[in-house]
Amino acid sequence: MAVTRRGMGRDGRPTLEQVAARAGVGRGTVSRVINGSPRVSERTRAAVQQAIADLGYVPHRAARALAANRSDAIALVVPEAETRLFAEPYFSGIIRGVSAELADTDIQLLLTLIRTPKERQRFSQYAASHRVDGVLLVSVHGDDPMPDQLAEMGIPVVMNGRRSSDELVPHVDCDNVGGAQLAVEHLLGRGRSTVATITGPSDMYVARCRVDGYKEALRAAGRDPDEDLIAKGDFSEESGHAAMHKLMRRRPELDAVFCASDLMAIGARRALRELGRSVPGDVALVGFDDSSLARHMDPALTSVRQPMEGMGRAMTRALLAEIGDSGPDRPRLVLPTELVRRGSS
Amino acid sequence: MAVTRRGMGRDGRPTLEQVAARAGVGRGTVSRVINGSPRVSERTRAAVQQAIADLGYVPHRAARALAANRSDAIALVVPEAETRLFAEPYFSGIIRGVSAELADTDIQLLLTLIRTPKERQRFSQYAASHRVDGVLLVSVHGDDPMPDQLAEMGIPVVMNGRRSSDELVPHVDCDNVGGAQLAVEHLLGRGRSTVATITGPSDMYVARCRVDGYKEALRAAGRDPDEDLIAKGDFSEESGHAAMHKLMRRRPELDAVFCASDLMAIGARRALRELGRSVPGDVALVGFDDSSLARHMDPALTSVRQPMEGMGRAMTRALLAEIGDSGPDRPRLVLPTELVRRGSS
DNA sequence: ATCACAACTGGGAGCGCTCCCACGCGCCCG
DNA sequence: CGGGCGCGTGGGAGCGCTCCCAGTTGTGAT
Repeated sequence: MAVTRRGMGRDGRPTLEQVAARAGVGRGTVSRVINGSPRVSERTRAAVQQAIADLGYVPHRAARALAANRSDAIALVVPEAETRLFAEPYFSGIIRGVSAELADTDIQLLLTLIRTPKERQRFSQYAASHRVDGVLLVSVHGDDPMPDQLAEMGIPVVMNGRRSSDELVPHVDCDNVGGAQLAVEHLLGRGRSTVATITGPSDMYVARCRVDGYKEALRAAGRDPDEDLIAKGDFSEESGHAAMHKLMRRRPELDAVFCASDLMAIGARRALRELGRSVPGDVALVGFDDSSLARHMDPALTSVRQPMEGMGRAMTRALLAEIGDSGPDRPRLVLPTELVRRGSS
Repeated sequence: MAVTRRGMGRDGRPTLEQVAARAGVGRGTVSRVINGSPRVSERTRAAVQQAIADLGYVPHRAARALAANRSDAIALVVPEAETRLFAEPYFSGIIRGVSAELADTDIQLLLTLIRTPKERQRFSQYAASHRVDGVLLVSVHGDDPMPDQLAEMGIPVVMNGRRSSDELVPHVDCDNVGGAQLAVEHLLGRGRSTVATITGPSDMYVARCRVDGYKEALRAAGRDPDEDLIAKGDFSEESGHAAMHKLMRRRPELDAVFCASDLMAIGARRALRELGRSVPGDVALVGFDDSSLARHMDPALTSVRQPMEGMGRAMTRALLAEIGDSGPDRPRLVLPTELVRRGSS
């Protein structure tokens, strides 16, 4: 049996011990240098850093995690349905933001797709045993208890979006009300007189916000929202299609529709085509999400853009802050949305 | 200072020790049960499992990783550009497949986006120190040395796609040649006589395969590939647009185009519209990827579908196998592609 | 010159687990 | 009826790190 080099780790990689030996210092000192403790003289620090460089030392995560009782990893939890429905730009945008923010922290990103209640359960347990330092939650429904569970267990959590207006769990959201207002104001500004809306599922706060923004904008323009002009969808293309048909039956004179998702706008567009209505000639259309689909529609769809990457970044920053201080401040950020004008309106 | 309950972990969660005490056995035995060793009597196993359930014991990952010198985590490495260009269905499809395959293994998925050469470098080092059990590589370019580096270091790797026809690193690919053939045969079968193609960048093997399939199908139909009918793109919409214009200048009589990506097909479509050519009337169009964009084009785009989720699953299975036996068999899978016929052809 | 105190530093203890050696027991063979 | 064998089992050692306490040095005040 070969004798491993003194101080070498099992896998032949240098350990703290070895770095210490090479730098002519003790283990503790090397640890201090690595963790950026100020209580190390400049001389020593330099020597240690040199030794680290010479040896190509990389700290062993697991050992660190065990000793320090932290994992240097955060989980991004995504309901699987999300990766289908909002695949782009939602999902990848968030990931990009999170990943960018993590880039120089050497914290790892764990991706967890949740398919079933069982997996959900399993994840809670997992998180509960401090196997991650914090959790990023995406697309949480109004009745989801997980955020509270985690928060109660003392696990840092940041959600994307809120479940209600008085959301207690720290979160980063975008200004859905404002985005909807922007859309409707724009429609009104282009001289449209009868603006309808196709909404998302009413059990989702985000959907309710967009309706609120719609109504708000109408009121601000001195018009009363008309329930006949509000049709319910579920963010899917099919629901947009059905809702559009319903709207045209109820109010054939409408000349503009604000759809709470691009996908629904696509469905609506199809319905309009079936009815022989032109876009934007007869009916102007505005969507929400600014997905790549919007850009490629014919005519291209005016849409409200959410700063997905920015939200990912903000969530991550908030989570890291929470992990760091464990202070009592629960960040609640609302990022602005933006209207991207294209041919459909 | 409060006395922690005997055997309890720092964070108040039960440890192996505690489970052992409750089951009236030794630590080793509990470990054996958890790791499914056969050398435990049925009686003992039951008792231990009972104790685990009672206590709600969850093994501590870091401790495990440290002691066993494995991490129970695999990394999925994605060049960031990928999340933009092929956001959907490529990226999310792979993730879904990987995640599904990992669901009942309690192996974690680490997502690593690589933006810069520096980050690339950093990841190599990271992987080198056995901080992950294996690596899944996505969208590797022809000149990328990382796969070989990792493989040489003895780190299990599986790539999606190949860098060349004699790729040595284990990989899972889809049948790009076959897919292209399918597309061209289909076009020919619909009576098109002059079939052009818009290719991807020639430094990518996947792009070359698609050209090969194109040529192959033509030859099989008794026609000689004509270089004037082959225009180079880079998978982007803009390049498709430019290439289409070039093709029409060179060969105004062409009546079908096979595009090596949906994005390029969209660009081509736009060019055709600018030139007053109808689709599929004047020119039939086929894309590659079957992205959601294809479904929503007008007319909807016929496209070659790659089994993204299946590839994700296959890659994961291959990687787990490699990690498990570390046998010398280097899996090389090629999954079939499928033509999805829509209005554009 | 002496003492107090701060600034650094070394290294023991221990995180929760796996690995493996050694031990006890029952059984079969000679 | 004794020795051997193998199955189950207990528990020591140790993974590579952080934490922290005790030491060692250097500095300024007395």
